[in-house]
Amino acid sequence: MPKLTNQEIAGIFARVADMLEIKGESIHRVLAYRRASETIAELPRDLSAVCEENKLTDLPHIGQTLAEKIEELLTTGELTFYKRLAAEVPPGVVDMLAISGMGPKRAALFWKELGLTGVGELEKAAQEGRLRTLPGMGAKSEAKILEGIQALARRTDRLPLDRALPAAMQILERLMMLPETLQGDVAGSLRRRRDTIGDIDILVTSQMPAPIMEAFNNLPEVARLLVSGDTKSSVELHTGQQVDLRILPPERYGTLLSYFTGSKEHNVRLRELALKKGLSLSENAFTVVETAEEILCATEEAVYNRLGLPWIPPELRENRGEIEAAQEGSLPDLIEMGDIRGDLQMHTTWSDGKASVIDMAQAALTLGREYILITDHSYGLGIVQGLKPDDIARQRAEIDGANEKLHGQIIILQGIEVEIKADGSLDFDDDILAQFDIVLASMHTGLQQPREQVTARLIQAIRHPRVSIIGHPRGRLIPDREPAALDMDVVLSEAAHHDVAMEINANPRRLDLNDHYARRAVELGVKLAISTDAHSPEQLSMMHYGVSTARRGWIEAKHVINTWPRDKLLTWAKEREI
DNA sequence: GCCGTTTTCGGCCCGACTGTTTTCAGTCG
Repeated sequence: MPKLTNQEIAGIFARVADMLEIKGESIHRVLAYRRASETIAELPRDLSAVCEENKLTDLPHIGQTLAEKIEELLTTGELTFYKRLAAEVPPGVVDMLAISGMGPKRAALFWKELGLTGVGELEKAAQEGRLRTLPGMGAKSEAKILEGIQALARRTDRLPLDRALPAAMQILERLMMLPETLQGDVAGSLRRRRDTIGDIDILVTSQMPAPIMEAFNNLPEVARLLVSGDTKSSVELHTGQQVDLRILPPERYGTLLSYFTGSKEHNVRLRELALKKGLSLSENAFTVVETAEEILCATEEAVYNRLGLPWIPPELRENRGEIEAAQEGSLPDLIEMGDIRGDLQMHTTWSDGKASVIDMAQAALTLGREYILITDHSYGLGIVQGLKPDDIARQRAEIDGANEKLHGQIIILQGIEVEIKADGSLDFDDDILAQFDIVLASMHTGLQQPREQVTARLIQAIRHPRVSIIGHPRGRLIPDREPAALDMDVVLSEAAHHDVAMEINANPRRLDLNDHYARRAVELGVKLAISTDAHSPEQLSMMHYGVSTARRGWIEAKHVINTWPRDKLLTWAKEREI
């Protein structure tokens, strides 16, 4: 029997939390399960490995009770406690929680008073006007729930960064043009640069919020108004995306920005710190608990300083140790765009790229790169026209010519994205690979292989003496394709041992490694490369997505090989060949 | 159910908005 994955166990705990909440259990017990679920979902290692080491209770929000439940799940694949709850609370009632406007209280009410046990039955009851007969319910609430059910049917999943960011910036820019607007930012998970975005949060300061609210609610992108008050408005765009706007006067901007940048877990920690200093923290201000006197913060620095902390970069605000690091003065010196000297994966017309070598080089030059590595596909990847062995010398000649034309303003290196075949062997022989300056190896097919097989396959590539970098190691695509079932701790340990760099692919549909595994990689001593994998000159500017992902993984410039000068990079690639 | 510079018990974040209320409960972020 295959062991349950972290995601499956996290899902079970999240569902337990929902069921307990519907039952009316203590909210703190509910939150305990929910927090444990988040811990497990975010864990960059296999829970079974942690379990074998007997270290489950070392994990945040996992105590003795939950550790035993995890052990039961890992050994038997089932959880008695879960089965007992599921027999009590019908699964369809839990599903009702996904409906906007529905919470545990209402789900329990409809279930117990009307006997409704699923979203379908709920919809029918709402259409028949039966919900409004219940205490605390009315025609409007009923209509809202009906609307929520319809919204659920057309719900859009979380947006990839490259769709959310331009959409948010366009709205922000319109609001910034209004004379009443003083400052503005995109906040929320977008400011933290998570790999996918749920709702878009936009913050603005003004002394006259009403005209800004009005303009926002009437933007052409807006399909319907969800909520509108004095300081807050929520709308749904035609794309189905929800956008929230908050407006406060500028003297309160620090607390507002900090609050709505989140994450929720980071905010909880900040509030706890505030309470220890006798302060209550909200989006509006600090409030002295004893006197009710307000302390306003116009900047985020002021908020953090009031708590005795240095400012914490938004990408770190996930409650993954950043508060403790800030207290100790040991926050990482995060990598920045300015640290990036080169780009180590891109494609040209020699394979499936849209532009020539020199066009890519010139575009990279305008972005300030000092060197680039051209990494066309090897021909074995059937779906694209790849580089054949007898193309290599001709491509080298073209690269030499382009280097000459560019007079050393930027240096073009010849690399290859060699295919890791299903059996773990490479598409090119050693003597062919020896012709390239740096070899990048990637998997594009057979990503659904069983865990043991795909892990062994990637390890075989890592052990290959000519391979310096592994491209997009897990092979995920946002939002369509799940990553390969790799045992990443084994893979990363092997990469550390053989000094092979792992890529953070900066394409916003990949971001692979992601933040968790990038951090784990560096913990294990693995070097990283951040590359755009550009297939056109425009895509070379996607580098910032990769840098943001690295920052979320606590990565510093010293961990990333394309922050090095070219000579150091080439020496490393040469020396690590056996 | 977790957690601890309030440490083995007693806490556990806070405010806006909406609808159904006449002072508040539920949901959301």
